[in-house]
Amino acid sequence: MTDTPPSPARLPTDMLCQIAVPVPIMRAEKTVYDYLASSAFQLSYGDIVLVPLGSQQVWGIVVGLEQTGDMPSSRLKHILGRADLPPISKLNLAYLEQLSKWTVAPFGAVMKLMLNCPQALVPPPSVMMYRLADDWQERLAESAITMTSQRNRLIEFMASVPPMSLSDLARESAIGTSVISSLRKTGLIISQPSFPEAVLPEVTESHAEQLFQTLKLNESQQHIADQLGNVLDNGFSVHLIDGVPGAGKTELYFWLVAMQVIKAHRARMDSTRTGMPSGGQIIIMLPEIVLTTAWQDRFSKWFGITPLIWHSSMAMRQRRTIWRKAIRGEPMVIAGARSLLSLPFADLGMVIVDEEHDSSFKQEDFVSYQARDMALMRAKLHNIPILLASATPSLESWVRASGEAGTPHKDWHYWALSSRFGTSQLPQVGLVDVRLDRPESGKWISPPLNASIKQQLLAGRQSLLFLNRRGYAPMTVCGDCGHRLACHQCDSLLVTHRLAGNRQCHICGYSEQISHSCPACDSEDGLVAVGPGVERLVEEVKTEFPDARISILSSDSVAQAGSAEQLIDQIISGQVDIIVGTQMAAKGHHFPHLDFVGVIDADLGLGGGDLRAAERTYQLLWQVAGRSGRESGRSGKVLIQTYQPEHPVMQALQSPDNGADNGRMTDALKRRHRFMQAEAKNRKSAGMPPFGRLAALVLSSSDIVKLEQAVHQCEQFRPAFGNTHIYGPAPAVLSRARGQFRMRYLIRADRHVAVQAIILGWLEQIKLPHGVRAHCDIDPYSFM
DNA sequence: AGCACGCCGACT
DNA sequence: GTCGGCGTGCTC
Repeated sequence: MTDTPPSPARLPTDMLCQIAVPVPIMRAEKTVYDYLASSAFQLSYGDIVLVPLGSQQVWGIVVGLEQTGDMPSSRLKHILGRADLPPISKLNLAYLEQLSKWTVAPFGAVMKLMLNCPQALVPPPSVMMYRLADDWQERLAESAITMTSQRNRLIEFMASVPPMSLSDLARESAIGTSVISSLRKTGLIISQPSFPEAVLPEVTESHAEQLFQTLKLNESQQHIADQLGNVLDNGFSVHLIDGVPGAGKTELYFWLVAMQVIKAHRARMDSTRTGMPSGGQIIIMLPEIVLTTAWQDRFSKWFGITPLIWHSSMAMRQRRTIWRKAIRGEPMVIAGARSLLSLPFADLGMVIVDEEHDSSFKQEDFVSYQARDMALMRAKLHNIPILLASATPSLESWVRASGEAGTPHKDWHYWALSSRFGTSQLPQVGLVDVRLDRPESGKWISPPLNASIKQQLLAGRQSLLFLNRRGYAPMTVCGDCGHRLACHQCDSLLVTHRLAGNRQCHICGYSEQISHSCPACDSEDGLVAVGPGVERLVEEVKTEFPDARISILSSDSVAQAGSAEQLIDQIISGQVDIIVGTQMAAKGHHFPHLDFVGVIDADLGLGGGDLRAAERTYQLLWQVAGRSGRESGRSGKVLIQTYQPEHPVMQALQSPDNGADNGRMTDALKRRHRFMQAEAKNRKSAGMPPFGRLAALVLSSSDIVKLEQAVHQCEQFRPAFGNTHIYGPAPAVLSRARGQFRMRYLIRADRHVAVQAIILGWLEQIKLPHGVRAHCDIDPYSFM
C-alpha cells in the first residue's frame, strides 16, 4: 500500500475565488491570487479570509468569485478559514483602491492598514465564567458532598451574584480558588466559556438631547448650526469652519454630531428603511496633541459621557471591540488621530477633521498620506458631509472654500465663526524689532517683553513666553577650533538637553551623554552653548524674576503621562506666574489667568526654504497669540520679537499701533485674509500646491553602491514632459531606520497632471537592484 | 515584505 | 565533508 499524498485535490464542492493578498509589490494593480474554497465557507465579495501564502498564513480579502483562472487548479491552495464577520463593504474596498492609487503604495500595503487589527479577525479569547448549577439545591440535598464553612460561604455568595471569572470570584468572595475548583468537580458549580466584548461609551440620542439642553450656542454658532443642519441630509459636501481661537468651533461641531446622532437614530427606527445605511458612525479626527484631557473633558461636559477614542496604545480587547463594531456598521461616535480613518466603517455618516491645518495629519511612513485629504476622499465615496475646523485654516482649504485667489471652482462651503466666546476680545498684537530693542548680551528677552512681564506680575496675572525650541541650546560650538557638534548619523546639529542630561538629534533621535571636551580638537572646556532653548530661557527668567513661580511646558518636561495635566491644572488654578513653553503651550488650552504672551524667536520657522514655512509660522503664532486674554471681559496683549518685522507674516499678525481695531475680530481677520491672499499668489506664481502638484520619489538602501546604481537607472529613464519639472536627485536626510541612505527626486507638475501615473511609468521601466526601495510621497510636506 | 532556495567560504 | 553567509526571485 502506498501513502496517499496529501494532494489538494479539487472536490466537486470546491469553488474558485480571487483573493487580494497583502504582498507589498510596487505596481499598478493589486496582487490577486486564485484559491480554492470549500463551499462550506459560503464566501461573498469582501469577505476576510485566511489563506496560505508561501510558507505563511495571511489574511486576504475576497475580490472575485469567478470560476475561471489562468492557473491550473491542481496548483491552487485552499482557503483555511473565514473571519466570523460581515465582509468589508464595497465602499471600504473602493477607499483602499483609491488610497493605493493616490499614494502609489502597493494595494497590499494599504490593505494591511485596514486589517491592522489581527485580534478582531479571530474569535475572542474566551474566559471561563463560574456559576452555580441550575439544580444546585437538589444536588446539595441528595448528594454526599461534604460541606465546609468555606464551601457554604461560597455558595451563599454565588447565589446572589452573576456568573464571573475564577479570579473575580475568588477576589470578590474572598475565598481561595482551590475551594472553587473542588466544588466545581462535584458539579455544584459549573463553568462555561464566555466571549466578553469590551464595554464602550456609546453616544445615544438621549446624550444628544442632553447636549441640546445644556449647550447654548451664541448667535454666530447658532446661525451656522441651523444652516448646516439643513445640508446634513444632502450627501457629500465640504464645510470649512473658520473660527478664531476661543470662538467655540468645538462646541459647534459637537452640536452637529448630536444632530447626526439623532438623524441616524430616526433612520434606524424607520421600519421602511431597515437594512439601509443610517449614517450612525461619526468620526472625529484630531491631531494627537489635541486628544488631551482638555478635549475629552469638553466632550464629557456636553454629551454627559466619556468620548470613545481610537489610539495605538489602547487595550487589545477594546481595539478588537471597536474594530468589530466598525465593520458591523454599529453606530458610534469615535475620535482619533490618523489611523482612525483606516477602520472598516460600514455605515459612515459624518466626518469631522478638527485642526485641519495641523501638519501631523501628514504621515510620511511606508504609506505616505495626508489624513485630511484622505478623509475628504472617504467622505466623497460614502456620499456624506465632512467638516473641517480650524482657527487657522490651511492654505489649501482656505483657497478651496473661500474662492479667493482665482480657484477654478469654489466647491466647498466657508463658515466664519465671527465672535469670540463670551465678551473677551482678540489680543492686541505688537512687534518688537530686536535689531532696535536688543536683549542684553547672552540674553534673549528684550526690554519691552521684560517690562510687560513685570507689569503682569504686579497685576497678579500670568505671562507665557513662547519659544518653539526644545532643550537648552540648539547648537554647541568649540571656542578653540570652531567645530560644531553634529549628529553622526545625519549631520544635523545636536541639541543640548540639560534636564535629560544629554545631547539629542531632533531629526533621527540619536542621543549621547554631554561631554565637555571637543571631539575635533580635544580641547577641554572649549565647548560653548549657542542660542536659546526653553530650558535656557527658564534660566534667564529665573535671574530676571527670582520671586516668580515659573513652569516649563514642553514635551520633554511632561514626558510621563499625567504630568502634563498636572502642570496645566496648576496653570489654570493660578499657581504659576510665568509659563515658558514650546508648541505644546500653543495648542488648545484655555488659561484664564493668562493676559500676556511674548514670542521669543518668531522668525524661527521661516528659514529652511520650506514651502509652507510662512503659512506654518503664521498659524503657530496666531494660535499662541490666541492663548492671551481668553477670560471674559479681559483683553490680552502679545509681543512678538522678530528680526524681520516687515515680513508679511509679521505684518499680518500686528495690530495697528493706534489700537484702531480695538481687538475687533473683523479687522484681525481682514489682515489674515490679506496674508492668505498674498501667500496664495506666491504659490500660484511658483506653480506650487494647491495650484500645482508636488510629488517626491525617494530611493533608499543600506548599500550606497546599489543606491547609486538605482539612481543611475532612474537618470536613464528620467521622464520629460512639458508641464512637469523634475528636480534632483538630491541626498535626503537619514530616515529613522538607521544606516539607510536616501536619494530624492522632487516632481512638480501642473494641477491636471497625474503625477502618480508619471511615477509609475518611470518605475516600470527600471529594474531596481535588490535591496533598493522606492517610495512615493504625494504632496510632500518635508523638503529634506 | 517574508521566506526559501541556491551557490560559495571556514569549521566540527 | 557540512554549516551558514546573504544574493535572487516567488508568493495562487
